[in-house]
Amino acid sequence: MTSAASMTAAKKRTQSKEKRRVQLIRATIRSIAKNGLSDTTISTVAREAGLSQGIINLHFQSKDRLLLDTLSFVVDEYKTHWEKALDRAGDSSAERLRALVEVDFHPSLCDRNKLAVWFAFWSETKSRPTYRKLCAERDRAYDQVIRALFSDLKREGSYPVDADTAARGLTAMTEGLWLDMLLSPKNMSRQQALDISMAYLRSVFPGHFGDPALEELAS
Amino acid sequence: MTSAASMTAAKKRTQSKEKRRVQLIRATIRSIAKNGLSDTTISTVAREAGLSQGIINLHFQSKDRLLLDTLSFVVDEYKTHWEKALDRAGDSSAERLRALVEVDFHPSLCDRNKLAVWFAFWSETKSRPTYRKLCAERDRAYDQVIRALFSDLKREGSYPVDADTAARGLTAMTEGLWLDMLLSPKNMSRQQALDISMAYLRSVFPGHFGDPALEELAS
DNA sequence: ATAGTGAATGAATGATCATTCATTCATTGC
DNA sequence: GCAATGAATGAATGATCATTCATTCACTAT
Repeated sequence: MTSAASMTAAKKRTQSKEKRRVQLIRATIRSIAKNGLSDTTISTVAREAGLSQGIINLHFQSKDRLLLDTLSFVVDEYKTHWEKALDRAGDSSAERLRALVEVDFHPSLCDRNKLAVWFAFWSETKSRPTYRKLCAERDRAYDQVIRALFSDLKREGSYPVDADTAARGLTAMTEGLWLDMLLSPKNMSRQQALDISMAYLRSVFPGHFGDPALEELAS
Repeated sequence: MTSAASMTAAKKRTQSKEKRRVQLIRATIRSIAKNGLSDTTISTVAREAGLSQGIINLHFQSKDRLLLDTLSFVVDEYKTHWEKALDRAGDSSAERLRALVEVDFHPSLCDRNKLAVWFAFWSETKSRPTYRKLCAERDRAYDQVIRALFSDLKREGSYPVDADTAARGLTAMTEGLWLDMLLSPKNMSRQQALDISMAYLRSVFPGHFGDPALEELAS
């Protein structure tokens, strides 16, 4: 049986270029999580993917590009998720902010392997400007949205806080919670991280994230 | 070998040995910041120190041990600083908490090279249990102190927050601010980071970190 | 001065790595 | 079926790395 219809993608030895690329990128993510960026080699990635060494330089021109494309993959995935979350969210600023926080701790983004990748690349941004560029893109758009929401909420509730300061506090806290989940997942679950973040929003905007009675007053 | 004179000589030599070790550790910190952990080699460290390659294995038995001792150095330094800060601080919980936050953003702890080292090792804790062990020590003692202070403040001011949740929020925010300072020092200065942290404490404990009138009520 | 001692060197060694490429193998078009 | 295409392999290559050690150097005691 050699007809295309009879074959499932999984059993094909040769894959479409794009699928192979994604497969290899996922293998890279696992290798970075398992071995660290320092000990991630062409060999460990190929082994993780169940393929030969040569395949890396066939689909990516170099190890360097594999790593860059892996970072891009994670960055794009993150961006896609929170943009979709914003689309799904309601109109109120409080709902939108809550949606963003929830997506930060969503299992598909916030699993331990990907956290390891984020921090692996972040830790080398100082020495690798290319990494920094890719990461900066992530932050710029996201921060703008968060700040706008904080600014809206401050106006709505006449809170005596500096919106930008509080907004930067939230993004910092999120990053720190990610770190805690990476370092000791037993002491910091996604749910706990979410609770801590929401408690922060409650303390900054009690009228919006506090008890229902107060929220009605603010809306 | 046992005379007083040769003991003095021996002491001097040991001192010089210790100084070499510290010199090499500092060179390692610079190399990790400049080249990243992946590209930090015996050669880059020796060059950074202005010495020969062989000196690393003379004073440390292996590259691995050099890295471990470098992490230990940074961990110990951090611990020493905040313990001293606590000693110098006043008796009130608010003062003590402020002292801890200030030391987190003190120039000597919070310079960019050391931040690069922290995140370099943190990013590999998943694959290297030894790193994790060293880092965990740092967190355990520190978190306990922070939690106790949050618990005290909650009681003093009868705040409607969960002390542990708020405390973990602060440590997470601190770590996130460190990351922001590493990634884009132009967008996050030590002073800004400190301001953001204090704004957080103000929103959680307005009676203790807010305007003077409220603070008097709480004390 | 000089012998003795340990620190420091850097060339040599073997291990590991990224990359290449001739070959094998699977799939498609005819 | 069969030739053509290109995906996949893995041994070979050269570069880089950690580690070793015979040698040199600096210093101290006598």
